[in-house]
Amino acid sequence: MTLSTAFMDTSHDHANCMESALDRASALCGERGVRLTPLRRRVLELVWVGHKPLGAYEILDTLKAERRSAAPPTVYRALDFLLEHGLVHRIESLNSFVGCPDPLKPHGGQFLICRSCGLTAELNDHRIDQAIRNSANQAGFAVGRPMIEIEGLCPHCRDAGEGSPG
Amino acid sequence: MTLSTAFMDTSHDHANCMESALDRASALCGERGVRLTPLRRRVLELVWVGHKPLGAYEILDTLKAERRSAAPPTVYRALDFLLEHGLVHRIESLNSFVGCPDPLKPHGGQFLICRSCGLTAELNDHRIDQAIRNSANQAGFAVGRPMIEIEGLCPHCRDAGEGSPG
DNA sequence: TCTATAATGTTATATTGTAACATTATTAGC
DNA sequence: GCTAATAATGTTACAATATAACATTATAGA
Repeated sequence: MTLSTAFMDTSHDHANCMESALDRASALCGERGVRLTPLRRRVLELVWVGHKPLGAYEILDTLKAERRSAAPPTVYRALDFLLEHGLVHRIESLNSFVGCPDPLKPHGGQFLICRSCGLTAELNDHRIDQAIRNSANQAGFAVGRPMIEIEGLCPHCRDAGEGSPG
Repeated sequence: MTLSTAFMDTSHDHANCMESALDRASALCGERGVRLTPLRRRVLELVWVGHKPLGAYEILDTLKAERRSAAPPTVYRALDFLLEHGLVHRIESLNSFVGCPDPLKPHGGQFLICRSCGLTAELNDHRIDQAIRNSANQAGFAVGRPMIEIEGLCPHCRDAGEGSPG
């Protein structure tokens, strides 16, 4: 299991994690001929400040301190761009946004979301995807974008006894 | 595959489907010693008018024509009660609510949502659940409530050629 | 440089959801 | 039936999330 797809331990080098995410984003935009403008880059950076999904208005609050012109459309347009290029995911159950560690191939999200600390990890487990496709096919349903958000407790909070899982 | 868990064909007797859902709700509330008041029953009924998730304010618009006192809290409180007892599910990706065909045992939702017609079917496939638990366990994550919302095309819209699935 | 397009600025508003407190209805004990 | 406690609903106001519409500025290509 790679660093980017599981819950990190205390040795996680987040500065490096974030920088490499920004580098990947920059490279991806270059290849696609689209512009990772300073504003878009900054929003992506803010999303990557933690592995916890961030709300649009939380991003906005930070941006406002840096650009007096920042307003809701500022943030939502940047997020739209980042979503369109797979650089961030939207966590529907939290109305929040989180950086995607693997933006190259489009994928619906599979997220483990800690209800205690908010830490979120992205899975990309083919077996889950396959189970979903099998079941959907049986119902005659053509699968587009599967969205999986699993609320629960991350290893740290589970061990700290932060309540029962269900 | 039972009537309640898959996409219905044209022979689907919806009047009966809805009535039996209300009967099950009534029985469940009786057993639990909680009150399915006229208001709550009416909201549940409205949710069951179709197999398409309904927004709180859509419900409110209908209610307003019947009770001049209807306001957002009227609807949200009724929905909270229905959610608490598993009688409806919330579709996070649509900010909408849909009736649960099987409220007796608590379960996270597995939904197939047609992006063309809005029709939604609930799955409860143990294999999907198992795949998720396996993957989450590997990450040391204690699964609480898995939420699965699969956007795509229902059999009818797929056959009518309502666009590519992904 | 000029022009077309893309990106951002700006104002206003739509949509979804809650807080807080008042009133009414129901239940349980007497 | 009366009364107190609780549950449910009414009511007003507002918070949180998201978008529409149009103006301005920046960038890229001819």
